[in-house]
Amino acid sequence: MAKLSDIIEQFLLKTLGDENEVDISRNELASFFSCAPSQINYVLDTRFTIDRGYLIESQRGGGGFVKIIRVPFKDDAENAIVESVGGELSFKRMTHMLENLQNENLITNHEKEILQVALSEAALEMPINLREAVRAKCFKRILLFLLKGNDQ
Amino acid sequence: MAKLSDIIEQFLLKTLGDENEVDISRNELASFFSCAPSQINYVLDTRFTIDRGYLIESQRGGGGFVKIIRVPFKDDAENAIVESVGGELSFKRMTHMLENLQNENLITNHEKEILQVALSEAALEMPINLREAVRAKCFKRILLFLLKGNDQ
DNA sequence: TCCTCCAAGGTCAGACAAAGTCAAAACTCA
DNA sequence: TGAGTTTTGACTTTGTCTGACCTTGGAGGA
Repeated sequence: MAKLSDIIEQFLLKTLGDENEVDISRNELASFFSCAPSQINYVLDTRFTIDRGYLIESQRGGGGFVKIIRVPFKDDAENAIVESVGGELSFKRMTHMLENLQNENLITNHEKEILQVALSEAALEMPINLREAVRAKCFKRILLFLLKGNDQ
Repeated sequence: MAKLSDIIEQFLLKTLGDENEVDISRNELASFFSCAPSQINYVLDTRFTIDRGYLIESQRGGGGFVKIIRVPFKDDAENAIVESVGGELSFKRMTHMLENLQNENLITNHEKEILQVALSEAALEMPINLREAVRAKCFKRILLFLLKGNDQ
């Protein structure tokens, strides 16, 4: 017997179709499948994760919604690049990587400057090992975004 | 179901058009949209905030009015704007401010997205009060840079 | 002049209407 | 049988909308 979560996943994929995003109502969906609303969250949390290429946005309150967004994948070699950042990242190394990105035309000079400011030593004012860990995390997210190829 | 607040927001934005300010009558507007007058205040309070680049002025009594003023970002209130970030900054508030910066053509859509990713909840994975403090610091640096070209 | 009334707009708490969280119970499968 | 996965439901948080009551300012009359 197929699991409900899988059925709901298939349903959502089908609903997505060729579109890159879709709006659903958590409660309606739950009632359609006669399950607890939190089951929908479970499906979203386990099947529509960032590493499978999905983002979830939502709003609570009256007229609330849940939006599933598909972020087009590019290559897998790029995961290696993201991983190469490691757990800590110095300002100098980040600058090198930003320059590389600029040479590859993945970012503009202005974007490079903004990011240098945003993740500068001064902006991340905290103990150094912590600082470099935070910088690494932020930078990985940026890389993921830039490399994931939704080139608008 | 489209939310009334969103509809009223759109209406007001359209009424503003290219102008930098517009006068409305709270009661007339409420009656036009068949809603409680306080709904107008709700829209004003949640959508036309300083974070998004608006100021509200009003006067009570006979001949009273409500004025929506769009404040050009670059004017001279730079310090006030940077200060308005405060010691902590939620993702949502940052998003509003980024949208405002984009409207003022101080950043592009791509730059906005990069910064949203860089300073997302996921990127700043740490206790929430710490996270919002870090975000505030980074964002202030960005603002300073964008507004003054000050990149120290 | 001053006072009173009326015509604005303001505030706030509460009713709803969503979605989120978390942990316990139930289930699966090696 | 035990670890991992799924399902459920009680409780929380957030966003929207309304209505009762409050405050302010101006106009006009005594």
